[in-house]
Amino acid sequence: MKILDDLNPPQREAVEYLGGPLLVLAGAGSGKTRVLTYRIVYLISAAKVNPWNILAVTFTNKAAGEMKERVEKLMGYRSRNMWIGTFHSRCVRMLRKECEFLGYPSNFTIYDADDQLSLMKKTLKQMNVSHKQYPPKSILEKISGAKTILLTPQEYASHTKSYFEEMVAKIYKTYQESLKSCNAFDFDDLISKTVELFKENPKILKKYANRFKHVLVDEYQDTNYAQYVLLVQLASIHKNLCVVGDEDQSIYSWRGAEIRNILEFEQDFPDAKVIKLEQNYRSTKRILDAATSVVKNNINRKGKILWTENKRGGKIYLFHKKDEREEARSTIDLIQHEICQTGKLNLRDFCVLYRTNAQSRALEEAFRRADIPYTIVGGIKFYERKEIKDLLAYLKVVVNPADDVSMRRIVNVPPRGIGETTTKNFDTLMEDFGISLYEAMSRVDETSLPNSKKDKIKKFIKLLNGYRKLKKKVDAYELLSKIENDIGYLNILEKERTIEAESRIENVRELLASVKNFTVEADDPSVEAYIAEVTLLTDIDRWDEKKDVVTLMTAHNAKGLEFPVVFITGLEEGLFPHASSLYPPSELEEERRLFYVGLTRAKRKVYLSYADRRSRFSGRFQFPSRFIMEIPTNLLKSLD
DNA sequence: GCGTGGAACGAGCGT
DNA sequence: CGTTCCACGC
Repeated sequence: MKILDDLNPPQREAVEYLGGPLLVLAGAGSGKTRVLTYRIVYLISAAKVNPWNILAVTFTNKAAGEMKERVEKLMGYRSRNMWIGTFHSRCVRMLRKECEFLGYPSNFTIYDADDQLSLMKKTLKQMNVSHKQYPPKSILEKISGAKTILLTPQEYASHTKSYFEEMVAKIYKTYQESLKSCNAFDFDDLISKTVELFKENPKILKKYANRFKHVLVDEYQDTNYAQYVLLVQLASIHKNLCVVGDEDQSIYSWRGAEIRNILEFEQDFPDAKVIKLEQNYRSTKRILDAATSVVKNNINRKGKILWTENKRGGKIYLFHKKDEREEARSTIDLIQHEICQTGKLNLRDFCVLYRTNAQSRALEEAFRRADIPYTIVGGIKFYERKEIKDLLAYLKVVVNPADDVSMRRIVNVPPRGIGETTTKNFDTLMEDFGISLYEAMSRVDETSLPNSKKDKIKKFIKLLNGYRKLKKKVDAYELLSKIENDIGYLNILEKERTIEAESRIENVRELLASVKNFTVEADDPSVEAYIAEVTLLTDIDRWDEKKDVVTLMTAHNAKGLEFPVVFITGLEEGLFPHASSLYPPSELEEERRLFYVGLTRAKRKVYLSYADRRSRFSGRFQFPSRFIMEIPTNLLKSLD
């Protein structure tokens, strides 16, 4: 095969290996995406594996889309039927098809963090639990942790170690019942319920495990226990599990990722083959040396020796300023200077990284003042914005009338005289008959509300019923634009005439444009398909690297990306490494890996910066990050 | 039912 | 320092 000539010996071995479980330890910039893509191409064209029998799991939808594109470019339509996606999106697909075995109808809704919070607050109220004593967020964190290690409410209840946890166990049970009655899954359920489905229905598992002759996993170091079990299940028949990862880039332990999955792959799969990819094709020698020196300080790692044939490159620049505003200004000055000096670089070649989203504020202001186009990935995410959630909630209710969380959201948006007091009138009806708010409101005549209120509710229900009928005839775009038009969402915003409303209008327009785009491009343009996809989209998935703007994002979001020039800002003790991760050592090591991820995003140049004072610390003086000292001084050049 | 202002609280990374 | 929540007044 000709494409194999593009690969170095270990890459080639990873592509061609067909002897069962395979662990590819792929250092930063060592061409792991290339290996995964070529392996898929190799499986299909040389090993004659039907694309239908291949499952590839990536970390983001964006990575999945890119991989699909690259495979298609290399071999055209023959790759059409393979399965590429994130854990969550593949699980949704399987759940849609099989959820009757879990007692769920297939029009279920997926609740994001915001929806979960609403449901949890409602659940606590229902249980008469004080949300002061049991903060909804911490409860949800505990529940998420339980789901990540596959503990059911019953199992969790038998593991409790404190009175607080006993309460959590009770809330967990009720919360699951609430989800069920809304016909909804939360993010963690998507994985854990799929595992449960397979555990309880061996026949269904057999169907999928038989189908997936080859399972490929990207970013294996960031999988959690539930995902690990899922992989074991899916690969249980053919045992062709190929995982690619880098323990030095494991940065998600705080949400349940287990570095052990990669460190102990060989124990889990005793006949596993291990291949190391150690040649870096991305960065200059100096950047690579700096990154290596930093990560060497970690004890808990397998250890790879990354090397590169790339040129030596310039030194790593370091500067410090008196506060975050001057840091931001200098960052911009340096970007402008780089562009003028080289004459070859564009805005899109620059990326500014930081540890916390809050840091984007000072940068954003400075970029706006300097009139330099930029984009922020993350922070208040697009699909979490009120105006977006409001409109999508209409679609969700139309698809799944049992979705009380979305129903409550839209019931008085825009204001139609159905406030909280009116909605409360349906509580008994809902409880007595075990029905949803939608259904209760359809039976408004059974309440003692005044006729004026009854009419308002009847009108609203009639509107929704109309959409449910219409849904069968039109695509997602037609339905959403009709809804927007009917409720006059944009009109109302336009009347506000504020800067804030202006940006909301822009967001709504972008939403409508993206739905339009979806209906044109997707195989299935239905409302159901759209809602399922959109709930799992993240900010990084929407990020367009071709747009000529500077990218601002957290170091976490930068994983898997690369830029010619990278700025890592806010390198202060307590910020990066973050104050809450200074202890235990395992957490500090994760901070160090995060810094390592940041450094290794850069192809040509790295700028590091810190501020003496930052308003976040109420203006207290901060020491420079220890990570700066871990870079050998001969690789650093101070700009101060 | 809805909007406004002041108090209280919290300040990490995100599928 | 900035956001969220709640009480109060319209």
